[in-house]
Amino acid sequence: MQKGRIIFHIDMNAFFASCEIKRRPELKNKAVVVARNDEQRRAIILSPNYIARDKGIKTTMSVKEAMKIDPYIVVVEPDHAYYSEISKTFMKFLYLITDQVEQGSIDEAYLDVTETVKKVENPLMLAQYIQTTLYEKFDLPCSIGIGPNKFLAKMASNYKKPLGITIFRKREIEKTIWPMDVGKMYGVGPKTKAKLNSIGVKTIKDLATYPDYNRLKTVLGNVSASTLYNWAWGNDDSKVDPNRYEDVQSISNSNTFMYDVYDVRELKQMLKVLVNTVSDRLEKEKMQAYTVSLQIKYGNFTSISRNKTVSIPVTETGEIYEIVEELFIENYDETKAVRLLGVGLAKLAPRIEKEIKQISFLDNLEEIESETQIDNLVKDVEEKFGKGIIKKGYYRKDNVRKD
DNA sequence: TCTGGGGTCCTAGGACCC
DNA sequence: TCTGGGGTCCTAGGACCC
Repeated sequence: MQKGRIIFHIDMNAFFASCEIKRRPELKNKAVVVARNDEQRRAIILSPNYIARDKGIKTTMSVKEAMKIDPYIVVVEPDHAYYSEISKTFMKFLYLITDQVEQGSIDEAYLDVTETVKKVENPLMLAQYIQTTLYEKFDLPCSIGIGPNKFLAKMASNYKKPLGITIFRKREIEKTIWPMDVGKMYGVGPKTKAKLNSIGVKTIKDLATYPDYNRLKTVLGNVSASTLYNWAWGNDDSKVDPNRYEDVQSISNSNTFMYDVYDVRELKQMLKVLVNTVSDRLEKEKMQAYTVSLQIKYGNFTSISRNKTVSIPVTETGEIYEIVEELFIENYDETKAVRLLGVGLAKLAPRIEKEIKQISFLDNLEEIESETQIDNLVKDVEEKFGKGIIKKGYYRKDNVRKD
């Protein structure tokens, strides 16, 4: 009864650069790169257009390096808010094709068009229509991969860029993906490629036909071994999930300094800025967070991350900063220069707007601001009235979780 | 490869409970 | 007092993707 699915993977080509050219058509025939243009040359290229790519300029290359290849490249500052708007617009267009759209990132989406293609002559025509419309009406070039599942569709969209349309059928994997270097496989990065190479796996076929699955499990871990092995056979059951992208799991913000920094005041100043950013995002998302994290990357590129999970979720800038500062003081090594600071929020839950007052004798205590103060109060009350009187995570001045 | 910033998911070890 | 095993949560770090 279960018939095969038809999945499209739509992948914008050089998305940021294409967005810039969309609003400045005079750049169309020039080599354009989107990069933060800081003097300290710590900036890297986020998106080169195809003219720049043809010259050998790549994503993550430093601007300085790119300038060596072509001193006349046009460097455009990134404008994420604008890209985000464009993204929303073309996602809306894709929703006209089917409501089974899973956004993968700002510039890509999976479409389950199994039902939609019944209304057209064939999937290829539908893909051509989408590609042409995005190019002609939105000025956005894209590649489209067609397959029986997300993995093969993804591999197919990657096969020909820009403006490709590629079909990877399951019965043709021996001809299509098996000859590929295993490093070309989605989910296999440099580390995993090295591990696989070390046990003699060079191509995707080598992975699919590897004689000792237990060996794969010890080398890759249970989950990765199973996922990658199945993918190598062109199998992927995962559904196109329209909500996946909306369900944000974490919020973070980090910044690399122009120069490495020793000055604690400057570091704390930066922490305040970062906390402000994540706290605004948290507010916008109408969420609260149970875990707050701090990342410190030192000048020598060693990096630590520390986090704290609280029983009462945080919402306010002040509370977040307090935890961040505590983590910072406990873990900062002042003998080392700091290259980057980052702040993150995780274990998010929807905010509960309504205040529920539970414990009357705490009502008149207006000055409660910090988690520590509350913890101390809880201790106080427990000493007086015995343990168990206050349910953990129950009470909060401005925000009460009910569980 | 003197190497950004925003994310996701997985793993291993420890604490704690039953 | 010593003992085992399973489950869950937390933490730190790693790998990957765009």
